[in-house]
Amino acid sequence: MSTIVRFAPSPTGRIHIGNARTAILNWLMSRKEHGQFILRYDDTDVARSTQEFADGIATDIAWLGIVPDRVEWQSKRFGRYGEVVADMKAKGQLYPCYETADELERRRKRQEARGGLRTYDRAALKLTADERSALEAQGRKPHWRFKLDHRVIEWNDLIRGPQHTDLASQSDPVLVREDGSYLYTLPSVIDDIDFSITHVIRGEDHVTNAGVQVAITEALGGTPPIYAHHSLLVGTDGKGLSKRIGSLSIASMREQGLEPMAVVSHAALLGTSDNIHPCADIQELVDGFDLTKISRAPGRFDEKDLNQLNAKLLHMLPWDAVKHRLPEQTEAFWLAIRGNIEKFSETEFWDDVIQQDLKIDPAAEDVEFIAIARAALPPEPWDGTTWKTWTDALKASTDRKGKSLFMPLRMVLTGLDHGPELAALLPLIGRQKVLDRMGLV
RNA sequence: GCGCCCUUCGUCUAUCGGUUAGGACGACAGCCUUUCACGUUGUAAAGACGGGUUCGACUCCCGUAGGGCGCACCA
Repeated sequence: MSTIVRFAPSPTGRIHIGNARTAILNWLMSRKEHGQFILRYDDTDVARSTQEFADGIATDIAWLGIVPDRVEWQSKRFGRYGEVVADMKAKGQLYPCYETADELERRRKRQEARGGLRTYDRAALKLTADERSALEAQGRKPHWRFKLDHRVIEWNDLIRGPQHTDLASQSDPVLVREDGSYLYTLPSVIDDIDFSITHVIRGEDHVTNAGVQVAITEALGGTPPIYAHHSLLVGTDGKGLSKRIGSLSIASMREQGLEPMAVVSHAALLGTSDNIHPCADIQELVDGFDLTKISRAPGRFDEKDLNQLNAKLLHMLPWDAVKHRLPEQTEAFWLAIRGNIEKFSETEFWDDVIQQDLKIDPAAEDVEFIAIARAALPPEPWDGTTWKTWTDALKASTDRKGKSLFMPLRMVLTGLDHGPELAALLPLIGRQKVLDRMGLV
């Protein structure tokens, strides 16, 4: 049986680095096992789900290089869920409850105050047929709960090892709302069965759900998938990531000009026993992918680390990997400036430095020196040795050396006191521009 | 409150009872570059705390502290 995984966001917001990590882990798993990756929109909450968010999520994961083999929408499968619900009702697996959300809330508060369990007390199970029709006569509509067998569910989690949850400690999950709409749990289980999902890789906020989902899966005659629950990411303050989205969203990372492979590398390697390093090619991550390398402890996500990884990735990218993004440029340009950039967009800055019509007046004490240097400029053609030829000559003909020799040249040639090696920059600027920048003698 | 999980250099981690506790990122320093950066070489840097078990605990057990997650008619 081939591996089929799914990434199941609900389109009620954009994804951030934490969600993206889940998506990436699933993606790597599917590529490693030559299986399928299904993007499933969990949009059962029609009120909060929007097409815009769904499109945004598609854009985000596409930017990360994830290409779903299949896309599904739960909102298009309500008919199927209705069939299953009817069947479950017929089998007595579901029972109607008439408490309002407020009543349940108050009940929980009371239970909490007493320090006891907060689970649903199954009061509705004791309702007689007469009591039920009396409630319905008042206009009350039931919501439906799944009656949990009070047994212990055990499974082997690929990341956390042997797990068990005692269903007796859980409330019977509400599967169908009062208005007839479905809660996440049931559609998720039905889809996992219908789409033959083999592995469910998701955040550890779902571990308790797994026990209930196994129970429902079995009630529906299905085989539960293999689960792998990874720890969640926390911020530099050690607090959960979920609260603040902002700069942690994938959209903002794209806007900041980060390389998608830097984000993917960081998300895939953070919290694993592999060293965090930039991978230019997804295949390297696919080959090294192994769920057992993932730590159970929460991983700290630091934007600073991501930015550094981004710079490191850029520094190692060969010309072939970027030339399509720099159609007007040459390999010499890329090799000269790549070590000086942290974001790809900075290539424009260095291109300006090379191309601009610049005229920087040298400092008073350097005027004479610049004039001498201009006159000593070697003839073209220029190459990587021209800078040395030129400055060697100047060293011999003037009393300047070291910083006092090259800094006036750098300043007048680039207008900056820092930047790529002049040996590499000089041929890119070209003799005519160099003469122009050094002024007319 | 109850339940599950976690805790080794600043960060991500290796170690599966006996190690000079290893690596990577970062930091710092040297070299290179007649600058910065890149690159390169090197240095500093860790077992949360308290009890056990054991000839011997980072490693096993218990407790404490700290952190994450869960306990919805959210997903």
